[in-house]
This record gives sequence, structure tokens and C-alpha cells, in this order.
Amino acid sequence: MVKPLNMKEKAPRRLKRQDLPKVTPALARYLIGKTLVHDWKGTRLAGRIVETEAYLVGDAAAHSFRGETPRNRSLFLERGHAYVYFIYGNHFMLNMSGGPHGTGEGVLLRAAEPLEGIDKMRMLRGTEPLRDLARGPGRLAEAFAIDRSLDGVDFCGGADLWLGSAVRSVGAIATSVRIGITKDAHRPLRFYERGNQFVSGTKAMRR
DNA sequence: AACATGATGATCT
DNA sequence: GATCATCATGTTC
Repeated sequence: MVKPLNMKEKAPRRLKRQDLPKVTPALARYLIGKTLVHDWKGTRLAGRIVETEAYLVGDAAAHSFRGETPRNRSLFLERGHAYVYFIYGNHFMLNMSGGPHGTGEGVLLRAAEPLEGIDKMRMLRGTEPLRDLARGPGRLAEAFAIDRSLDGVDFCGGADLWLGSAVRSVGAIATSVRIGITKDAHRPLRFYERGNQFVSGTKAMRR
């Protein structure tokens, strides 16, 4: 993948909670093109978010559907907090909470295009291909050194894990049904940058 | 029992 | 290169 010379990348600046849309599907769409940053052990791990999914109130696929539990507690924090959970015996998933405190909505970060700290990401992932470093939610979490210790962290609170502004322009954003769920599977709550090679799944899923 | 997945290897193009 | 089936894995309520 060759980067055109006229695509100048700027350094990301920290986004404030004020910048985040208050309605969760709008937040999921807003996050496409923004920069996910984890300043980790002296290295900056940064990537451009290219795929997200929203999980809402009254949504049978949402972890909050049956109310607050010890696991999903941070999903109920005010918009802009990290909700990290462990799934399938192997993978962490990174979400950003949405809505006012007590709501229980969130956005799953499903894929990112690596920008900075790529060698460290390769080390964390134990694999070489750039395209596979953060293509999929489990891979993204591994590439960005996300684990339970980051559950509940405020993305807008000056922590090492934060949300940055876009470093270059964003392409067309497309919508589809969410991936890998069985309940409320028809709702169009997945957002991705159309045609981007770092979006998860098959070719059809990035068209 | 179910789960917001990914690595692997087979089989196609 | 793309796509598909198979299956390993720990936590949750």
C-alpha cells in the first residue's frame, strides 16, 4: 500500500469529551478516521480507526441488555470511557462508552490502520504483515497492548490511552449489520471507511 | 451454554 | 490472494 505524497499527516491532538457526539451511533460514526493512541512503556502506539460498531439500550446484543454487572460496569460510565472485556478465552475487546452516566451504551473498536509504534505492534502481535496488525477487534486490542488494567480509563482524561483527532482526511463511511452476533443481528450499526484495506472480514465487508 | 474472535490449513481462483 | 470450515480457549451469570 503506497501513501500518496499529497496526503500530509499531522500529529493528533487530544479530543475532549465535548467533541464526542452524545448519541451513540453518531459517536460510532464520528470515531472513523480518528486516532487511537496508547502511550505504552515509552512507545507511542497509534492508529487510525477504520471500523466500529454501536451497542445500544434495548439492544439484545449489548452487554448492558440485562443490566449492570461487575464485568460491564464501565460501559455505564459517561461517554468517552474505556470498556475492556475478555472473550473466547483469548481476546480482549476495546470499547468506548456512550451516552450519559448510567446509560450502558458503547462503541466497539473493530479495526485500525497502524500509524506509529508499528515495530512494537509487530512484537505484541507476533506477526509481520501490516495489514493484519489491528484488522479485527481482538487483533486491535493485542496490537495496542490493551488489557483489563485499562478497563474504565477515561479516553478524555489525560491518561496514556486517549483519543486523538484525525491525522488525514476521512473517506466515505459505509454502514452494515454487525459482525459475529446472533441477537439483534439485523440492525445496521457497523460503520467503516469504504474500501479501506484495514477493515476486518472479507472483501465484501469493506465495500 | 454461550460468547461483539482468530489461527490454521484446505481448496478454490 | 481469497474464502471457508474447524476448533481452541477462559469467563460470565
